[in-house]
Amino acid sequence: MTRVLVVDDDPAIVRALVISLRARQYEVDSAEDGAGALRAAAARHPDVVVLDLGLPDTDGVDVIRRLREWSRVPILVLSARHASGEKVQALDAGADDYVTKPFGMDELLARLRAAVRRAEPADGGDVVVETEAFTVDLAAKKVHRDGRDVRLTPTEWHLLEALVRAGGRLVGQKQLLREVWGPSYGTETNYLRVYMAQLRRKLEADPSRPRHLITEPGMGYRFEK
Amino acid sequence: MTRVLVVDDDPAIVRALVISLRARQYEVDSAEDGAGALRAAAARHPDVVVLDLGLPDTDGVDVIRRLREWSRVPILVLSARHASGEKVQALDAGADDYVTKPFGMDELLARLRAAVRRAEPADGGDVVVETEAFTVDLAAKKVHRDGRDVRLTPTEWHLLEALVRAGGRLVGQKQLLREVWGPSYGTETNYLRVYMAQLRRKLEADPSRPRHLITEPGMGYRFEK
DNA sequence: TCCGACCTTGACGCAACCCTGACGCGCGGG
DNA sequence: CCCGCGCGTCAGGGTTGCGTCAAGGTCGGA
Repeated sequence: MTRVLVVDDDPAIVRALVISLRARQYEVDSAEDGAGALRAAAARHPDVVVLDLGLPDTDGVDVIRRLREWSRVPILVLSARHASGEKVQALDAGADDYVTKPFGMDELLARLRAAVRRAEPADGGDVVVETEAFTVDLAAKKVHRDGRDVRLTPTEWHLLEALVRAGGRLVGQKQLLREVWGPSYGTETNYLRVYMAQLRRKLEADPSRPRHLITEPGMGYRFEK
Repeated sequence: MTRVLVVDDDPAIVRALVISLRARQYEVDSAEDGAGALRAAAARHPDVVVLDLGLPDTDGVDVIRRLREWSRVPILVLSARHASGEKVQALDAGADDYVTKPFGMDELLARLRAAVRRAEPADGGDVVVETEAFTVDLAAKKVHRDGRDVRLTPTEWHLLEALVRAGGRLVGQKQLLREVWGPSYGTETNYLRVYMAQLRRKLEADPSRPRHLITEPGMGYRFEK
């Protein structure tokens, strides 16, 4: 199910959006200021964010920038300002779309579908990645090994997904931690050690000699076919 | 360079767009009807398409569908219709964004940047530098030699990266030290000697006769292809 | 209420890495 | 001829980072 985060300080708008979205089988969280938005994004990992620019505590563009430091989630901006300067700022900060109030609900939903659709097969490439030892299906969120499904916990899956999506590139530990646990966990490197060990135990033929989930000491981790 | 395909039957709009885009270093093709658009898209493989919905020969939404049969190129729709039904149709057919005429050029360019940015692979293109002896992939943080990966320690990598990024130019020792070890290490030149030796041992065919990691006595070091 | 799955946290041993000092060599100048 | 300087080489020791294990805590479902 697609998870949406709605951020707006006007309760009426939040309510309207929440109702419309839930009716269409979206899972919806909401926040009413910038701090809450960042917290919710980190905790819930939404598939798309609908963000009002006029928040009480933070400049909306700042929220976009902070989000973009660790996440590529699509951001759909909602704003009362029609001025093109505002739009340009928001889009260049990392927003994906910009809708001015008052907006038609039909149009908003269509733009939301477009944003989600784009993001799904995230790398324009394979949704299924195979190694000699196991197979990862990013779309179905499944891992196969020796013809059977491997059960992964949510955290294990997030970690594996972040590594596989990087496509062989090295991923720094700080970046991994932020992607999986959220922006405030940039230093808890022992989480990584524990969960990498777990993944290797479940996926590698010889967990003590990993061939696909590689450690680069002092730098980060890498997924290798 | 980013390639844009502009599709509109109004020559004035095409001209205005082409001029604005060329001035910003985009490579621009254009078409004036649906058939031409599909032909141009197939022949030139643009990175983004700007598509007017009101074409003489085809329904614009149909063009979107036909394009989507084989391409995931971002499509930015331009239209005089404000009706939300039109927008929904176009977006659901596979368009990425919808701008109504008259539009501000600033805004259009910002939306175009957003569309292109999204389509880029996760971490910017791989920057690979090759020599006869070894290969450095700056994005993946990987070094290849004789068909195998070379393991570098974090300090070794930083040093190599600083040299390679300089692109053949000489890098002073003080600058190198500051880049790799931090601003307060401007004088510990023996670090450089030790780690340069390590790098040469791992990368050069004949470490005592370096051909790519060159010392310029009294001045600094240089990376040479 | 109890149970199980999952996440967090701390401790420990080991390997690898970074720093450091010492030495040798070639070169140019005193 | 000797000396000083800059660079390359080597080896040892302190420190860091990683893998591993196990125990406590939280949450949801039976």
